[in-house]
Amino acid sequence: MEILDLENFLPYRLYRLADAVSREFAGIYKDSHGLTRPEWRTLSGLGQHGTMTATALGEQSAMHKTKVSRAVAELERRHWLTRTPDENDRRVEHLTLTKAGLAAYGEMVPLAKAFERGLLAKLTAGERAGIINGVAALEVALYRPVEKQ
Amino acid sequence: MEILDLENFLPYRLYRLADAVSREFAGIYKDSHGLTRPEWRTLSGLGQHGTMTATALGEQSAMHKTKVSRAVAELERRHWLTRTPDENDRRVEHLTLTKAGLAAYGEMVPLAKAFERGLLAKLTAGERAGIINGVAALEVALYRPVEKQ
DNA sequence: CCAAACTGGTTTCATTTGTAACCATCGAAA
DNA sequence: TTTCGATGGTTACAAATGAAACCAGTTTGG
Repeated sequence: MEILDLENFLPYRLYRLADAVSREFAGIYKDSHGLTRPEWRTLSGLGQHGTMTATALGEQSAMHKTKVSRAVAELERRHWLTRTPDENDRRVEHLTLTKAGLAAYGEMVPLAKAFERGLLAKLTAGERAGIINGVAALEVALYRPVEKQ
Repeated sequence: MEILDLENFLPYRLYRLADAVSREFAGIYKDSHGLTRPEWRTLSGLGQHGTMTATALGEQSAMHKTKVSRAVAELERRHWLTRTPDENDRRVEHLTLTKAGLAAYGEMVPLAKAFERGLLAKLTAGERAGIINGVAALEVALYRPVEKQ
């Protein structure tokens, strides 16, 4: 019987690595501010782009709309963002960070960057380049071939 | 204010990629047999190693013991594995796939391998090498530096 | 011996997630 | 216009998850 070596199976390795990295990184938004990952991504998206709709947020940060919806609701509850109705389309709301939201964002960004730097610093230049464009290539590969349903 | 480019932030990219790959791959165990990821990993671990304890399974496949426990319970319910009490330590059980479990495993392995091959086939040799040892290097990096409490 | 600390594994409970249904609004076509 | 399909966003419900408590059974140290 043919067997599969899980330890060297790419989907598994990738997931395990991403999970481990993500768990480590979560310290920055979870332990210090009690944010979930969707909340962090929402904050991050708005911090980066200024104002976005929920749909745009979902696309930018690869989250399902229910995750976005819930994350936005929680950040609003904290008064970290506000909603402004669109003038032409009453279904749409534009989301913007408040001062408090921006402050939290501004505080976390340097930590996030330091985290990434710390990680990459342990690799050789070749390994860094390898993983960075390996990831990019795989993403392209994944979305080129099997167009989903 | 300093901003973070989420799209190029390694933890995010890595997670998004792993998630996408994992979702695609799930078709092989979920859509066809209704397995969850922990159940698939359990099946895979036992298929590969023959007989293991729950603890060993958890280590091998990076799962929390509750996940293992539940996955084992479900596979047992399907009669895909059996438990044999350890002779010396009555806390321990040795898990083994039944004929039915092995059959399912044997059916999925070629599909899993084909999936991985298909993915890697879309990369150049350099990209393949890059990502493979980039992942390995990152894992080492992650577990070397910040020894968790 | 016996208590205390530890280990393998399960269960409970709260939180997070995914799916699908839903509501409102909008745009296009009849 | 009216109707019908798409779209922005929320909600309800079921399933998956994580943390911590738990129940054996085992080891260690006094």
